[in-house]
Amino acid sequence: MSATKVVTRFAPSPTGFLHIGGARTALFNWLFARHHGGEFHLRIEDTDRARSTDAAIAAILDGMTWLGLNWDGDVVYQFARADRHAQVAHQLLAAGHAYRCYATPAELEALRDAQRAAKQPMRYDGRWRDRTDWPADQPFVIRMKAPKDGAVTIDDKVQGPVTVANAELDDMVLLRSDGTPTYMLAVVVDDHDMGVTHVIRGDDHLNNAFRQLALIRAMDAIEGGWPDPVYAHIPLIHGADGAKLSKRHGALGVDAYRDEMGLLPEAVENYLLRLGWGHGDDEFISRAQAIQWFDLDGVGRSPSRFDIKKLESVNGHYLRAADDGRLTALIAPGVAAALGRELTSEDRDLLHRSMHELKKRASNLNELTAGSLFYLRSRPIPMDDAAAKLLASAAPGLLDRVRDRLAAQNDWTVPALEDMARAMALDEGLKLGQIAQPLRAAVTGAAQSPGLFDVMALLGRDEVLGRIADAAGGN
RNA sequence: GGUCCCUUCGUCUAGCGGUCUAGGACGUCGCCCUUUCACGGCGAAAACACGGGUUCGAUUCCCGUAGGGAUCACCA
Repeated sequence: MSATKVVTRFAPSPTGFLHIGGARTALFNWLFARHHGGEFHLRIEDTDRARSTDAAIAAILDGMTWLGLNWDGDVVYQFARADRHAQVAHQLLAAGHAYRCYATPAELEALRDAQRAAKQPMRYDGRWRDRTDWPADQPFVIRMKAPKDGAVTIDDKVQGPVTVANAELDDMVLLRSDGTPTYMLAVVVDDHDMGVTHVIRGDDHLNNAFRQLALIRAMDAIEGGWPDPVYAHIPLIHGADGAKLSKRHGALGVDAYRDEMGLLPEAVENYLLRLGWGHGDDEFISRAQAIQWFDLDGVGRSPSRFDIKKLESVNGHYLRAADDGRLTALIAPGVAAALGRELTSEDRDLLHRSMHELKKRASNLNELTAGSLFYLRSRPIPMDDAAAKLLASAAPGLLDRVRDRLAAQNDWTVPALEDMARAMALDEGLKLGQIAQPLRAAVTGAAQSPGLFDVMALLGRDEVLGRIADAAGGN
């Protein structure tokens, strides 16, 4: 085997956002190329002019960038290569590997109806395959003259050897009657011209591979230099119910994972990597490790289901591991929006310093944002129902006595504050919780929060005393 | 319907003939830690779809059955 450079590609059609399945296909291609020190290209398959949109292209590029799946060279736009595709179609025609077909769409539909009624496989019957009595001035398509006998075996790197009889394949359209190329032609020509050595794509393309291979071999027979690519068809991702992934369960654009669900790109990447691929018992795999370990033989053959719970869990792991400054920057806009004001540098500083404790209590950026608000709210801070109950059931005058002690507190550090609370509990014959919980309610406005003394230390004496006074007064 | 593919705990998976009383993770449940909630720690329940072979021996190999999926356009 010659040491040719590995070239992979991700080739989405811009008819929608970059969904989770596409992102995984892109990731596998990227990883495979990086693992082998090869190239990874991005090609936009926009030959369907009616359904392709610029917004979709932007969303795909944006999603790829967010996930850090950088591509080599320029993005290839398939539509711009239509002339080249047509050129190949005519080469095939001239060499006798393709032919003109004058069958009309209505005619073909009638054929299919008849086949359906007779419970026959619905295939083009090759009615123009050997005719040369071409009508003048009539539109025609160029069809592949595919081999009728024998069988083709693809040694798929994921699925293993797969064989299909040529009799099962009909003569596909290469060039439409308007002269534009079909997908089958375009992929094959583009993959060849881009030097793609490994075609890693969704399982749904496995059947196509046989037709595409016939085309490749025909071109190789004509001019040489068209080697069979290595194929690897990866199983699709299904929804939690086992059915095809729909918008209901996860077939969202990656932008939704970022913007609406508040996920981190490395978490999405790790989750996707482990969906259909494994490396022993390893769960959390860094990008560097993934590049080192990833290979096609680790890819499973069965479809996997999308599990949002596990994704959230993985995200929580990466959230806890993430740098506090980075998380602060990520949630700052959301925090400002929720607060209805710009954040001062003091706000950001407080947010940053609270992050260490905050991130242990969130599994996504939305929760992180929501959990951080109480630090920055202006007095009097809102009180939720559980907090109000805690205050109502506190010992009479407790808050005032806490305030007196805190006002006299010289050492405003976490251990000192805790010692103060413990001493007070001892003096009052109360459990620590009987003091801490009402105090938590007063200081945070909630029954749950990061460690109370951490919060108090961060908030500072004036703010804490003020909040306690607010709560005591309103009680 | 034809063709092709798939089948280990609810889910993602480890396992590539004996190491399996089938391992890990998420989820679930219990306990611990503890000022709350988390985090963390410990533990529990939970799977080789079914039936035949091959073999001294099958979760691992082969064949059926069942179930699931993909695909059959002048869409990609």
